[in-house]
Amino acid sequence: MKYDFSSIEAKWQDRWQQQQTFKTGEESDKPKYYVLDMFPYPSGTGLHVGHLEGYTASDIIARYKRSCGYNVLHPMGWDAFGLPAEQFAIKTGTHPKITTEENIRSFKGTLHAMGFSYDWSREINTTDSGYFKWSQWIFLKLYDRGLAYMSEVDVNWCEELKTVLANEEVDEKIADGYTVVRRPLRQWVLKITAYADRLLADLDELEWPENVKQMQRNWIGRSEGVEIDFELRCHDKKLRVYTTRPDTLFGATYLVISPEHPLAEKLATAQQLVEVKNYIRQAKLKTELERTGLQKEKAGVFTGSYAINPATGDPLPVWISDFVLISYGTGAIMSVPAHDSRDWEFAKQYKLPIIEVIKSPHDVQESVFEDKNSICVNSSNNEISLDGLAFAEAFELMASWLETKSVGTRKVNYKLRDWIFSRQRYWGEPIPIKHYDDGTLRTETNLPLVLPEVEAYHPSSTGESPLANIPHWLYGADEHGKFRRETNTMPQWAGSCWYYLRFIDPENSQQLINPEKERYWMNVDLYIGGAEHAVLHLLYARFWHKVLFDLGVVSTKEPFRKLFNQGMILGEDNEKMSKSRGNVIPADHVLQRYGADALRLYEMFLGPLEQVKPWNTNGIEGISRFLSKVWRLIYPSLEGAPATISSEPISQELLRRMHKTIKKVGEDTENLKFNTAISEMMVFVNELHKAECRNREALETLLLLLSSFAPHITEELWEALGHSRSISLIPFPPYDPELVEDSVITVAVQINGKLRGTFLAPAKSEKEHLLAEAKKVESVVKFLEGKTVVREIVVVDKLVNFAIQ
RNA sequence: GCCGAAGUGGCGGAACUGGUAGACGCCCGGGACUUAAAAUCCCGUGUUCAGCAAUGGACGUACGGGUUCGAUUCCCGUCUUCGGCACCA
Repeated sequence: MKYDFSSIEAKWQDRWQQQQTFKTGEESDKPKYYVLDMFPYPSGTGLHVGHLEGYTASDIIARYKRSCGYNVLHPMGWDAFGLPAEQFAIKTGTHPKITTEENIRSFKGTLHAMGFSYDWSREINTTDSGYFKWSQWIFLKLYDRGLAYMSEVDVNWCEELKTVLANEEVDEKIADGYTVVRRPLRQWVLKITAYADRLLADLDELEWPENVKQMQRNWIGRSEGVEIDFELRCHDKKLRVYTTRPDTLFGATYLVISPEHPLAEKLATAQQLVEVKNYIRQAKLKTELERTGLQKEKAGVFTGSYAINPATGDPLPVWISDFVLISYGTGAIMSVPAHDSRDWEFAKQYKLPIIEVIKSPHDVQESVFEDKNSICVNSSNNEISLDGLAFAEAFELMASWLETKSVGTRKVNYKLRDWIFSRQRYWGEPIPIKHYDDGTLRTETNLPLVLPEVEAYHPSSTGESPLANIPHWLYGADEHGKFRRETNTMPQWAGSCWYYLRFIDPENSQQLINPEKERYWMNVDLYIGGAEHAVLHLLYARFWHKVLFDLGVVSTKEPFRKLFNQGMILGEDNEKMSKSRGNVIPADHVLQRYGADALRLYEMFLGPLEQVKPWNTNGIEGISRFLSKVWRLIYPSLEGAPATISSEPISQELLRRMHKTIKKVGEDTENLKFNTAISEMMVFVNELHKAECRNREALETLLLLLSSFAPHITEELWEALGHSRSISLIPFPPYDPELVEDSVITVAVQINGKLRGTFLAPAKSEKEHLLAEAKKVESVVKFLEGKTVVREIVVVDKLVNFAIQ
């Protein structure tokens, strides 16, 4: 019989659905395993082979863990609020809901055709009111705890588009000819900074890729330093700066403040005032990018004022420059040009003094010396001396001295900023807040607050979302008076911040999640997705999770115990797949031509899961051949019934190979090394063919090993072998530890580390025996003739090495 | 600039804890079956030198050193590629 993948795959997909093979049992005494994909935004372009890589991996793990006796939760859903559907609506008037539904249907069709073993009864959609009711509920909890607040925030405002843009969008829009200005707008902000320390500390216990943890650490950007108050010479105010290098205070030769600093203009002397005002005005016009991007040279302006260095008593000129950010620290810095490259550059530019206070191997007038691993010099006054101290001691001593003099305080700072949470958009979760005429805010008690139908999806002219154009939705009154609803919606991140919880209890209308179910299923044991979410999504989700933990809604500190980033699959041209390059490989094309089993196997065979690798359509032919080979083991001829399967014992050699394969496939699957697991199965299949093996145990073992990878063909062949129970329900086979070891070993013989011959020896032979045998090997003898053996190294079951002369 | 990951045949990649480099697959070449083709099967396939040949030698894991009986693996230095951050004081 011929291997007809399309009818076989359809047959089993239908059967799994009918028999609910992969429905997750609610009550179970089995250990649980929760394997989760980063759920997709259902776009209109459909899924390509790259999207399916992570899903295939997680499905193999889900199936494998089931076969190892776990109660597995493996769900899927849709992160369906978002811009593309709304942009499409603006253009065509089609309601985003319609577009979204169509796209979901297409995505789901492809995922179904891949034979993924999701429990579809738990499917969730972030745009369902039954779901976003709880997104809104979480928002209100944040609000109640003071973690959501309104604030004037500088945003990227595009006048032509009447909307706020994300930082990432700014470049693109400017290139398109739009103007983007920085403008303060009242925005909802979430106080993620209140959790900075916990978000940082708890990273340590996570089984995540080191680079992702590092990226989050950098993003949070914790630093320990000191805030120092500098007295001003002709001014009664003090100027507070933040520094992480109090040990270099003796080397501070000037101060710099940000143009937005409240004292910037006040410090300008009459003589400098015009210049200062000009500078501040120009800085305002610059975009964030112009200011923080790669700058050729540092520019600034002198205020004319001086501050006093508390360590030396020297007057320090106060400058203004836009390389100092108002949003970090105090918006003012002390400059130590000898030991900071930015300060050095600035000092050279404006001929400011450079004083060495950390012992440097070269002249600091010539170039900067930033190394912390040196000792302090030129750092003493009547009360304190740092000279000879290393960084840590000098830091401590100076910080303490400043504290006792009441001119400084130790301070921890973070790069992490609070999270701007509102969007001027229609297609998102409405923020359930009412603004009353008297200026008070009250929460919406009747959740979910759903989106009204609108005529047009354009943002309103005031910089508000289209919701501001719907009077009947917008205005209302209750016992507290007349109110206007919040018109901002939540960003797309909101829905994905907690969806992994809802899969555990998707239908619950009373609670976000049932606590008992939560305790059973959390954490997520394995979370697979792209590295592009290394910071934002994963940080936001961790933040919400910690808030939910504090609320007692969840029992774990962290949501995702183990994280795995699959590498991107590039197009055949080695470039990132994109419509514009025309190198996209649509999943449906490959499915049609080769089938789901071949596609699944090939996705995993391409290379290590975490690695970026190019797609190569030729390569999938090899996988197709492999599957036909497997098929022909059971159906050797094109016509008729399966081959006669015997229970005759198979050769020792094949039996050992079988047990080795079981071991390797099991271990590699545990470690997500699917490429080598597959190659091991190929080796096994090649040997079964060579031996024309028809042994039942061998063939059934092969099918069981392969079934997590290629579920359809293995179900079909399993049935052909006379089984009525789905192979998905059969346990993973055990291996015999004795049979995975070879009984006869090929021992290598080396002369000075170079291979000169081999011989066969029983496993675990005596060293003397191996040595004697090695000396008899013909190809070795001639190398040893007339030479003195200085040393003989014998590694049992491996090699013999003669060091000669 | 800083942080992180990685450099192995024509290509994707494999190699346990320092122990026979190139598993498995693709491509390519040769052969079998066939009227022919497809499919399938078998053989070969790192580079280079010697030989009619069987075969044998040298070189070879980005580059340069080092440790070791022995290094893709460990150490030092250099280069390149990819990802992230980008004046955070």
